[in-house]
Amino acid sequence: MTDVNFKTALSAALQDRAGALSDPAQQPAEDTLPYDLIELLFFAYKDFTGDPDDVLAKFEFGRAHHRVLHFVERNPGIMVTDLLGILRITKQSLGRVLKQLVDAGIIEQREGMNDRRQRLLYTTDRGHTLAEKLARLQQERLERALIGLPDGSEEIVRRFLLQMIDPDAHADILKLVRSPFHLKD
Amino acid sequence: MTDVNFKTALSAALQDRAGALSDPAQQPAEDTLPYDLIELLFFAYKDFTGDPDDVLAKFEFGRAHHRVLHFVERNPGIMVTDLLGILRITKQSLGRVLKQLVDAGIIEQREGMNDRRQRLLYTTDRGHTLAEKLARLQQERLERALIGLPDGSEEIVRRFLLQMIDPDAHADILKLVRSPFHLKD
DNA sequence: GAATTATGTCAATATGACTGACGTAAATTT
DNA sequence: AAATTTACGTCAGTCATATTGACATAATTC
Repeated sequence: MTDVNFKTALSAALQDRAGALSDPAQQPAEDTLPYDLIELLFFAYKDFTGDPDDVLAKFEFGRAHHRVLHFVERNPGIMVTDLLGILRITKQSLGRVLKQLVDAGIIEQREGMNDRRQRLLYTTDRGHTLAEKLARLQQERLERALIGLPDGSEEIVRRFLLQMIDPDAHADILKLVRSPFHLKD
Repeated sequence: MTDVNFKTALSAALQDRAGALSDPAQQPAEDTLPYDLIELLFFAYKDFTGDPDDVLAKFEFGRAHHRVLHFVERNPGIMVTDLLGILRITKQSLGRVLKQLVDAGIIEQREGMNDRRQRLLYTTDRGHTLAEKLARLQQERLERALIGLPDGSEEIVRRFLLQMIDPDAHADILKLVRSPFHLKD
């Protein structure tokens, strides 16, 4: 770990500041908006991406590689252009990451049958194995997060997440995620 | 926008690939794990952080500035060390961002009353206004995401997000977020 | 034949993170 | 009073991931 240990340093600090925090003059001016969901989402997403990050670090890959691998695994034969559209990054950014994945034998490129300009992307066996491992880590965290919640909670979370996304992107994303559940708009 | 327009390019591409996708040979090997929550969370978080990013860009600030501003706004008088513990970044990373925020008159530092080594952090009036604006954007998105969901959904989402976080960080984070709702472990 | 599309590549730049070392002042412990 | 710890800052170098803009090539489509 670094020079600061989150769990100990923060809890100690908050203990120390317990007096200050209960002093109204030290409180935030107003709590009109519930801030807690913002912060919970921040910390939840950090841990959610943290699991794969640890595995990827062993391969000297980063989060950018994970995103590419994930969407290629999920959309075998996807074109480079489509991947750019999904990830909304530039060709240059994708190019570097993709080259490293191809060089490492994680992703392979095949010429399009109908259109020979295309470099259709597929995971190799190794890539498939890695992608599954990473997805499983994240899915297990999601499953743990749903434990103890009432029946129907998974569906509520699913609809909540969809509605967090800009509405005009819903149609595209619903096609992309191909949810096995009924996610009507 | 860049050279690729997400909404048009992706939908067109998926249209083109409709045939390929309905061909079983082109499908991912197996869909044992539901991947959809993983992807929905990815896209949801991107849009969630996108709103503040747009505002911050006008100030030539980035997401790192937002995180610092947010937690200072929420914890007036916080010490640098505590902020490092929350954000889990190094002093160097925080130092640069914090200096820019102080120079821009968004955050001010005051010497600790009891401990003169401390540089306690507060938002200025400008900083407070900016922090509220950014929080409001995110809160409005959260509220839109909860529209139409059954009663109790907000509480389910809250518990879901908490349970997404590593359990051994729950205690610290619960103190930090100070949820107005009952978030028992 | 011209225009468009799919892809790749070059050069330059920015942000946000890192490690590791060192320094200073203030507070705390012995 | 001296030693240690804490809070904070800073220097120097590095890395990963992204950006913009221009240009090149081959293949397809109009």
